[in-house]
Amino acid sequence: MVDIIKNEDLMEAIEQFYFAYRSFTAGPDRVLQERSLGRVHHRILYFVGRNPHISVNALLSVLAVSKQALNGPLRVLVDQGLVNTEMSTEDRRIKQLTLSPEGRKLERQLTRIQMQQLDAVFSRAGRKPMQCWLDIMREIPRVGPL
Amino acid sequence: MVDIIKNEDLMEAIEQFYFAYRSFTAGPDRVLQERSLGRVHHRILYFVGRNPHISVNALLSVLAVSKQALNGPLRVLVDQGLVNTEMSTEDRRIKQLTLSPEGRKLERQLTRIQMQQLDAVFSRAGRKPMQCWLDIMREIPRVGPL
DNA sequence: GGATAAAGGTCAATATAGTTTACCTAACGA
DNA sequence: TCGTTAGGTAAACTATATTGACCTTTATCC
Repeated sequence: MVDIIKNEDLMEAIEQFYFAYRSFTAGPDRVLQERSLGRVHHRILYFVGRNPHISVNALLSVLAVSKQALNGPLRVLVDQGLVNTEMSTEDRRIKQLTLSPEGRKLERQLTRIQMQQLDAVFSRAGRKPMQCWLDIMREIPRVGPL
Repeated sequence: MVDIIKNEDLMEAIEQFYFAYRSFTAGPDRVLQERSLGRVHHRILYFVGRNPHISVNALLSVLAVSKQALNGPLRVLVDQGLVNTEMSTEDRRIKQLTLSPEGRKLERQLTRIQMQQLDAVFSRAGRKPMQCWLDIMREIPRVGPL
């Protein structure tokens, strides 16, 4: 059985992964900078948007940051009225996070940039290559750390 | 003409891109931490390894950081004997960077972690999906910023 | 009921990583 | 010689993240 994957392919993959991710985050970063927000704010908006009523602890786990690193940015978003909090009815220790309409608006603005970028590439490549890409991306954390 | 790419696909792509990249960088980060080095050192080692005799300015461009942000980490690597410098013979202002044997060793150690991770996924997926993945990654910076 | 644990919040100290601004030398080239 | 380029440094600043310690409120377990 021969190796179907060449070292040169793997080297190029490493490089393109770096360049692609850098480009992928650059768009939202620019919008965020105008509001003096950073990537953590973006991630909060994204994951709260995708998981309404998520608890602070759950958010902590998915973002893999310390409580203190989350708390500052989260408070900013709550203070600016982009994220709403409500007590859980079953367990009143738990704070449930949701996006406000304005928070949803910003989240969509940021997400749209990345969606457009990916859509431009996926549309040209076709549906099947997109599926391959997505399958591979899903597997990467499963064979590595985190 | 219908949209072949669904919004839900794009949303998942955004998310998997984030998780995959985080996992992808976590392995080398751990090794680097033991030596008190960071990602900039890694990028320097990687690009100098791939482009021997690269100039400081060229490295600056490819990494897209300020001269000051590069200078510290680069000096550390030179002081530790991981990167060698030599004057260009045609233009003695230009400093050419290459990896020392020990620098090459560390670069290979770091790169191997990421190569193994990608190889595990690519081998299972097959050569054609890998090509799709790589083609898409190559295109992402071409339709976006940077 | 009382101990313990869990969810969340906050402060302080620290580390790192990056920025901009500014100024320096050495070498090239017209 | 003069302007430009390659490279090096320093200061002040910003941000992002860490760990450790300590606090309240609420739930749960015995």
